Amino acid sequence: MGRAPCCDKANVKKGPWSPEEDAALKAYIEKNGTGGNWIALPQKIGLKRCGKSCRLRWLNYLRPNIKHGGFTEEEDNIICSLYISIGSRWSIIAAQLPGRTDNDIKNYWNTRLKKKLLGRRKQSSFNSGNKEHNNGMDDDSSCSNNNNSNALSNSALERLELHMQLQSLQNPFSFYNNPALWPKLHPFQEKIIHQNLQQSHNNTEEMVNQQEGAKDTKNSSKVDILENPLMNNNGCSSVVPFNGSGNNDSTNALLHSSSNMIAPRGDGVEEEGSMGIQQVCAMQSELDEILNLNSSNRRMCYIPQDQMAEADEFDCLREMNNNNGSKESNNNNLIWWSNDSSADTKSASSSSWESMSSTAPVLLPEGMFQDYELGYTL
DNA sequence: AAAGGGAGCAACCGCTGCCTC
DNA sequence: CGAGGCAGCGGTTGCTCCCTT
Repeated sequence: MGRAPCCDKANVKKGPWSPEEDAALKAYIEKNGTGGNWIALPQKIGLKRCGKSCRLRWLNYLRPNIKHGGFTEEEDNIICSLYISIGSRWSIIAAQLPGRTDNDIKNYWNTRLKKKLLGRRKQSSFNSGNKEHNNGMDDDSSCSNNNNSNALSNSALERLELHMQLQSLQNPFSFYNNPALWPKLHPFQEKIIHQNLQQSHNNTEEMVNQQEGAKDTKNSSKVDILENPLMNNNGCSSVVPFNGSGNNDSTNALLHSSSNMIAPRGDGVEEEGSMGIQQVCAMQSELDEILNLNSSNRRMCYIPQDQMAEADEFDCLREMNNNNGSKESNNNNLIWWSNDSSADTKSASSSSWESMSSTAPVLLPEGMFQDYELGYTL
């Protein structure tokens, strides 16, 4: 037995909204507000519409300061990065893009960005040919090496999506949410984590209020702070591709990103379908290339401004900033570090973390992720 | 000029979780 | 504590427009 319908389906109009309906709805809400009850709203206005339809129309079209179309390169990058980081949580992504609606972003992703990624990825893999890793899982034995590469490349996004789905399924007792299960960290990492956990707790209310329709206050304080990598402590958006780690802090997420990819689940079950370092690395390179975030192979992360100074306390990060970031880090705290071709071909474990560590070995205590790597089946 | 197909977008559907009684 | 109602969310559908053949 299904639930009762929210409105009398027989007596409500469906389909596109007329200008008159728009005007009526807009005028009423601007004058009286929604009254906290969308279901009752159409009756008050005299519209033959479902309350949900009114709500959707208002939120997605009539609301002030709504932007339609004309997505900028920066917005593209943010959407892509966030999608990679947190998956299809459109409302959260939309919250980071003022004036954009979740529906708009969802449509934009489905119709443009995804194709852009796939299209360019295909082209990229075609051009790069043998640069692609071969996972040896191509069923079609008649395929050439190039086809093998393409097969891998074409599945990269799906694997990425699968990975994100798996991450989204992480339960509260999983590895990602159990600091006790995390590998021992460098003092800097621990410092950042502790600071942000503390500040996240302190700033819960403030951050929750920044979320549009801060209805889910309890839920946000319990879950979103932990899950949403965007909700860092200075309130600015921070983007960490490939983290999806459930950490509240971008730097932390970055620092853990590699271990998250390779770690077994906290419940002792090997994460079925999770990606190997090679795959993750290949995908990350691909996506960086696809997104055209910068020339050639580079990787990015956003680090909140208030942590930049602290990062500078450490020679390795200072060196990164000086050598790579200083030229181009003027863009939203973007830090770039080199990931030259030699790194790509150098070893089977050239994850982003390890790529970074090749520049800054002090951040990678020997054997830090060794156990996880060993336990991981490529 | 007309038909077919694809892209883009608006709107709908149904599920989930929170709140209230 | 449980049931019902609601808002919010993400997936899906269907309409319209435009391009190609």
